[in-house]
Amino acid sequence: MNIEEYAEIFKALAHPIRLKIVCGLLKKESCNVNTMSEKLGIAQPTISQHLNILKNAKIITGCRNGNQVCYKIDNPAVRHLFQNVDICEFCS
Amino acid sequence: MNIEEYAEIFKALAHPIRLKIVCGLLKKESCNVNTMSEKLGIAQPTISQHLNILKNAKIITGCRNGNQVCYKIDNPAVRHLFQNVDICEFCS
DNA sequence: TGCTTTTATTCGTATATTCTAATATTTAGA
DNA sequence: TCTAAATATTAGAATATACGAATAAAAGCA
Repeated sequence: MNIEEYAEIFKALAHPIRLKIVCGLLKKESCNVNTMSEKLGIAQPTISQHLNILKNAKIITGCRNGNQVCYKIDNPAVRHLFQNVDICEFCS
Repeated sequence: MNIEEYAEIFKALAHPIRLKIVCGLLKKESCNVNTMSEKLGIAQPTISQHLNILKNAKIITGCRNGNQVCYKIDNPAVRHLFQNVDICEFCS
């Protein structure tokens, strides 16, 4: 991990919707698109677009489960980064 | 600190130059503009612009010392965030 | 096959960011 | 006051990002 790669990660995290997705996944371990869309009250295509950004930043990975796709955090550096952050207070 | 405020912090950190500045300040405690400019090999106005972004994000503060202005990290959340990150490896 | 659900992609437009170059401001000292 | 050093600000062009609407693709099931 060099500094440019870290900057890319921060860029991916630099949006309230994406931060909510990441915080949710840090807490819940995995989630499908529709559930995120409903829980966050944000249109599904918008969620998919943000998921794609997080995927390109190598923060999350998704795996298809029949009809739906489950996403999870798949990045040790990101877990490490949030290790000492109070996620409960964080996700309001 | 709510999620929007955290997103603002990540946005400010989402640039290699600003990340280098922040990492440097985490290690050195404080630094003036010209020194940063020389050490990073980046034009002074560019450094000032990025310092301004970090200042607006309430990550750093500067205090004038005669001719020059010394900047330092002035944000507990940011220190906390980088607490477990290996800064030495980080700043290469 | 047709229909439904779930997810992904595309297209425009609006907005924001970044970079370079030029210039302004502030302070110290001769 | 004049000059130099350090820092800040501005403007404009290029690029990137965000958002909503429409649509496409993938999978399950009757």
